[in-house]
Amino acid sequence: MAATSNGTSGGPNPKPTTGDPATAPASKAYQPANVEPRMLAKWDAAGAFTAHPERVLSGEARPYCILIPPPNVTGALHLGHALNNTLQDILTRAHRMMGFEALWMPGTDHAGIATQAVVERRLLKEQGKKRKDYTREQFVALVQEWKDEYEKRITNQLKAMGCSCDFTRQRFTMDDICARAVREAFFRLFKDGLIYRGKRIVNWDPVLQTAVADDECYDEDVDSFFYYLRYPLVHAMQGPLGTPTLRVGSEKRHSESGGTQGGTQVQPVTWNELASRGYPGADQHPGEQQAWVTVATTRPETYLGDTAVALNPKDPRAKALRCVFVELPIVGRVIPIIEDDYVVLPAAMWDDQEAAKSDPKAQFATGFLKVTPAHDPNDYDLGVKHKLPMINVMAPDGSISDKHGWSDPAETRSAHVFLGKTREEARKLVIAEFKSRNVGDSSGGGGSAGGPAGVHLFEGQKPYRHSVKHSDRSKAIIEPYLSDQWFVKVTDDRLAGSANRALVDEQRTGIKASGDQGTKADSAGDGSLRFYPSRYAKMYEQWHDGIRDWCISRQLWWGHRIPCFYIQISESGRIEAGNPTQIENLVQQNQRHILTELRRESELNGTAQDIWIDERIHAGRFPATVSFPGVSAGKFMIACCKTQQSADFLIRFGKGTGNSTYACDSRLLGIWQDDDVLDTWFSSALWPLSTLGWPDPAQSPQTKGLLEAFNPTSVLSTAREIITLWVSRMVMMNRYLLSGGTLVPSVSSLDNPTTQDRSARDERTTQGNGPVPFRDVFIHAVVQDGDGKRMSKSAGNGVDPLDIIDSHGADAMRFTLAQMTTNTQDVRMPVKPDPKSGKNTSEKFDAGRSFCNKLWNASTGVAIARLSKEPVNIGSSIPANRTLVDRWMLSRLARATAACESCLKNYEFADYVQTLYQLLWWDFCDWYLEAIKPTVDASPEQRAVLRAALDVILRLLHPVIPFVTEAIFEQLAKLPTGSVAGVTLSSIRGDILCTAAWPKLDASLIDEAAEREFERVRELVNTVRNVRSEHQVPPKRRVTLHVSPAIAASLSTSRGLIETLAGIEAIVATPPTHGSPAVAFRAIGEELHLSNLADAIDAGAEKDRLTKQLEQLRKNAGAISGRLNNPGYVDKAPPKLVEESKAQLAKINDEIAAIEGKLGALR
RNA sequence: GGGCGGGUAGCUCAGUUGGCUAGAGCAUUCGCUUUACACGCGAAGGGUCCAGGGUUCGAGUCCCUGCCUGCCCA
Repeated sequence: MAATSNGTSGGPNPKPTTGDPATAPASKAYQPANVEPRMLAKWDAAGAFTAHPERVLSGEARPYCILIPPPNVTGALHLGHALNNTLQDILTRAHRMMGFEALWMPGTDHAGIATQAVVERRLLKEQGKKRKDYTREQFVALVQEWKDEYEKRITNQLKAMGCSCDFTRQRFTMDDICARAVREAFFRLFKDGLIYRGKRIVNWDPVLQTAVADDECYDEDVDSFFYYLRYPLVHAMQGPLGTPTLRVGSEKRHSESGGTQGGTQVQPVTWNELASRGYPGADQHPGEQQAWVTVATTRPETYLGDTAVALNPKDPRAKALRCVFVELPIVGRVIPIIEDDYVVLPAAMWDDQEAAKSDPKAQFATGFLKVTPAHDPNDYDLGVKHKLPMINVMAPDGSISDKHGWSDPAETRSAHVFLGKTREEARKLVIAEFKSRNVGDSSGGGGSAGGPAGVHLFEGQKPYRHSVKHSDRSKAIIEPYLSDQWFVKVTDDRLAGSANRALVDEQRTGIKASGDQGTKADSAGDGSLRFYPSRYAKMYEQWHDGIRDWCISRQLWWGHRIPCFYIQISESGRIEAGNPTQIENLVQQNQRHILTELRRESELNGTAQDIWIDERIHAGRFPATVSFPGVSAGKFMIACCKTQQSADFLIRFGKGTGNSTYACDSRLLGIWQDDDVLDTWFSSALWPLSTLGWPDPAQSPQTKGLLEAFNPTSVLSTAREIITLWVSRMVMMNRYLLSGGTLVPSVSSLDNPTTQDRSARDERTTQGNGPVPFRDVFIHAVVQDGDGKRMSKSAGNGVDPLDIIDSHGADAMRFTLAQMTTNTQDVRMPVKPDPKSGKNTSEKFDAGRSFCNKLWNASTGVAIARLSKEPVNIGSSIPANRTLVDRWMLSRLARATAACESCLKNYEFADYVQTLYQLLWWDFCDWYLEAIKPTVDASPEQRAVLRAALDVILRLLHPVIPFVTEAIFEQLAKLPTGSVAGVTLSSIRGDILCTAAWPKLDASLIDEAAEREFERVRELVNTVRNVRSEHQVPPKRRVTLHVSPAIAASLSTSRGLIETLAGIEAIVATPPTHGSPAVAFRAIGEELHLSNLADAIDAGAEKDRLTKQLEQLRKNAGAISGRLNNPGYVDKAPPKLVEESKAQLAKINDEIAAIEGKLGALR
C-alpha cells in the first residue's frame, strides 16, 4: 500500500487549536487537545521519524529498529495495543535521542480468517448475501475495502497516540512488497523440502469450511452424553498381511449363516466360545447368543467411519478377543480389535481405586474404544500406529457423505439413511437405529424391535459434561477432519533446532553454566536472542521441543494464494473414474512429457529459474489422486512459482497446449493455481524480512537499504501468547532464509531436480544459521479489567484509546500505561463507564493527567515565567557559585538520568516512569522550585541551573509524554541558554525536542555531600511542618526556630531554604525566652524549639504528640535491643550491622529520655 | 495433564544479593483559596505481607506443603 502522510488532517482529535495556550490560557489546567494536533503537525513537517538507512550503512549512526507487531485489520486498536505501542514508542524515541538511527516500522496484518469472517457477517447482515454469491475477485475486493477503512483508522490511532513510526514506510502483510517475500519464502522452503502437502486431521470449521488453527478455537463445556453402543463380534477371514479385509456390508447376509462377501467370511462369535477362551463374565450370557463388546462414545455419528475397536492390553478380556473381529451394525463393516495402552481401563479394573475415582473418563469407560481415524485426532494417531484405514464420512459442511472417502454405503441401502444428515441429525438417527435393532439382527435388516430374547444394540447413555472445541469465528463446533493440507516442516532441525540455538546460553535449559558441555546435542548456540522477562525463554524452548509440523493452508479467499499449480489430464474415457492405479499410471506416462515441454518453454522465455517443477511426485511423495476436499481425481500438483510472471507463463502454457495429446489418449486440460490461501502467520513470520524489503530491498525506494541496515532488529515487543505463534516462526524464517549470509538467496540449478533432496543435504546442514530477526524479545503484560478479566469488546469491558485521549490526553494515557508496566504478567485496569459520555474509562488515567498538568504548570507557571523575566546569562553556572539546592538538584538530575538509562536498557518501564515522577514532582516541584523562589530572580547562576534542570527533565520525559514536553520545549527553546558545567544539552536535528539529544550529565555532578546536607534540611523542615500541624498553627503564621549556636553555624548555607520551606520567620541561636509559649522537638539529632506558634501552647495537644512519639520510639528501641540481646545476632551478623544497631539504640534512648523529660515538665 | 505467574494498606501496585520503623499513587480524615498547579499544597490514619511448616542470629524475600486466582501449552 502507499505510504501515508504523517499529517494531522485525518487525526481523531476533533478540537481545534485555539492559539498559544501559554499566552491565552482559558483554564489554568493543561489542555492536551490544544497542544497535541499542533505537535503532530510539527513532527510531521520536520520529517522527524523518517529513518535514513544510509546513515547506518555509512557508519554514521548505529541502527535501532522496532517492527510493530502488525495489528489485525479486523478492528480498531484497543488498550492492549495502546500499551504495547506506548512502550515501543518510548524505546524508539529514547534511542532516537540517544543518536541511534531509529526506525519504527508500522504496518497491519490481513488476518485471513478473522477479516473474512467479519466481512462475511456484515454482508449477510446488511445485504443478505453469502460469500459464494460473489466471485472470488469480487469478494476479495470487498474485503479490501474493509481493510482500507480499518487500516486508516489504525493509522490515525497510532498517530493520535503520538507513535513516532516511520509512516512513509508503512506495510501491509498483503501489499506487493510483502507478497513478493511470501512467494520467495514459499518457493525456497518448498524447493528445500521444508514445505509439503499431506493428509492430516485438522480443526475443521464446517460453517466457514476451512481448517482453523488451535488459536482460532476456544473450548466450551457442553452438556452431552456418553452413549454405549454394542458391536457384535464375528470371525472373519484374514487378509494377506494378517489384517482383515474391510468387508462391505450386505443386504443379503444373515446372521445365522457364515455368508461370504467380498472374499471375507463372517461368522458370529458366541458367548460360549468366549467363555471357553476365558473371557471374564461371558458365562453371564446365553451361550448360543452372539457376543458383543460395548464401546463408549460421545460422538455416535462417527461410528460410520470406525475402522477398529481398541482395548488396553492389560484388560483381562484382551486375550480372549485376539483374532476376533467386530462387525459394525447397519454398515456391516468388519473391523479388527486392536490393543493399545492408550485406552483407558474402566474404573473397576484400576489397581488404585482412588486414582480411578479422580479420572472422569475411567468412570465412563467400558474399556472398548471405537477408533475413527478420520474424525478424531487421538484415533488418527492410533490409526497411523496400527496402520488402519481412514474413512472420512463427512462432507466439508459436516454432513454425512459417501463422496469423501466412505465407499461402503454404496452397497448397503441401510446406511444410506445417514447420508446428507447433519452431525446432529446423524447422531439422533444413529441412536434411533441402534435402539431399533438387536445384536444378531442382520446388519441391514429392517429395523424390527428386539424380541424378548434379543439384546438391544443400544446399551444406554449417561449424562456427561465435557469441553468441546468451537470455532472462534463461526461459533460452530469444530470437526476433527482428515484433509489435504500444506505444511511447513518446522520439526526439521534447520527450523525448530535453529530457533532454540538462537537463545543466549544462559536462557537455555540443559545448558550448564560451564564445564558440562554437550549435555544437549545442539548446545552450540548463537546466543543472540534474549527474552525479557527471562522466564519466557523457557516457554519458547519448550514449544520447540514439542513442536509439530505447521499446517499453513486455509480454505479461504482472503490471503496469499498458495503459489502452487496443478495440471489436469482428461481421461478420454479409458480410465475408470477414481481408480488410483490407473491414474497413477497415467501420471507416470504423461508427466515427464509435459514437464519436459514446460521446462523447455520456460527456459526459452526466461522464467525457468522462477518455476520449481516438482518431479518428486514419482517418489510417491505427493499422492496422485486425492478424493478429499479441494482436489478432484486426475488433478496433480506440478510446480511452484516464485513470481507473478512465472505463474502467468504457466497458465499460458496450460492454455496453449490444451489440445496436445499425450500418451494414453489423455490431454492436458489446463493448469491452475491451488485454491487455498496461506495461514496469516506465514506472512507474519516473514515480517522482519518483508517489511525491510527482502529478498531485494533495492527494488523499492521505500525499502532500499533497510534490510542491510536494520536486520537484525533491536527488540520485539509483544504479548506472551504470541511467543509460540509468531516469535518462534519469525526466528525460524529469518534464520533459515538469511542463512549463508546472502541477502538475495541464489536459486539452485534445476539441472538435477530429482536428486536435489539428497545431493543438497550436506550443504543444507549449515542452513538455518542466519541472523535472528531481533536481539531482544520483550513480553509485556496483558491489560485486564478490575476483575482480572481480559479486556474485549464483546465482554463490554474494553476501553478505547481514543476515548482516553479525548478525556485525558494522549500523554496521560501513555504515562499511566507505562507506569503500570511492571514485570508481572497481568496489569489490572478497573473500568467504569464515564457518567457524562457513557464511554468506558478508568480512574487510573487521572494519575497521568495530573502528572502532565503538574509538569505544565511547573514549567510554564514557574520556570519559564521566571526565566522570561530575567534571562539566563551566558556562561553563568560554574560549580563554585552553586548553592546547596542547586548542587542537590543537579545531583538528583544526574542520578535520575543514569537510572533512566538503566531502566530503558532492561525494559523496566514502571521504574523509568517512577524515577521521573519522583524527579519532577518530589524533587523539582516540591523542593527545588519552592526553595529557589526567593533567590532565583536575583541569581543568574541559579537561573542557568533552573533552565538546565527543566531541559533535562523534558528530555528524559519526552519518550513517555511527547506532546506536552514538546510544547514546553517550544517555549523554553526561545529563551537564551546558559551553560551549566557538567550538563550537555545538544541537538541531533533541528530545534525540536523529538530530535534533541539525550541529556549528558557528568558523573561528577553526583554530590553526596549536598545530598546529605539537603536531607538534613528536609528532615528539619518536615519536622517543623509536623509540629506546626499538630499545634494547628495557621499556615501563614511565621514561627521562630531556636537552635544551638553550633547548628546555626552548620545551617548557614541553608538558612533561607529552611525559612522558606517551613514557614519560619527567623532561625535564632538562642533558646526561647523562659516562660514564653514554645515547643521543644527533636530533629537532625538535636533538641530544638519553635516559638511564636500561637499566643498560648495547647498543653494537651503537645502531650498527645509527645506520647505518640514516645510509643513509637519505645517500640523501635524494643525491637533493636531484642536483636542485640540475642547472642546469635551479635556473634553471627556482620559486625558493621551490629555496630549500627548499637548506635541506633543509643540514639533512640537519648530521644526517649528527652521526650520523657518534656512530658514530665508538662504535667 | 505439563509449564509459568500472582496473593503485601479500602483499591491498583513497588519491595534489588535475606538486614534500618514494609513503601508509592489513588481513596479516607484534618487543615489551607498560599502569587505555577484544587488535575493543587501541608499533615495524619490505615498492613497477622494467603495459611501452615522448615532453613537462619534474622524471612514479605529462600525451601516444602496446602488454599485461592490468572495465563500459556497439550
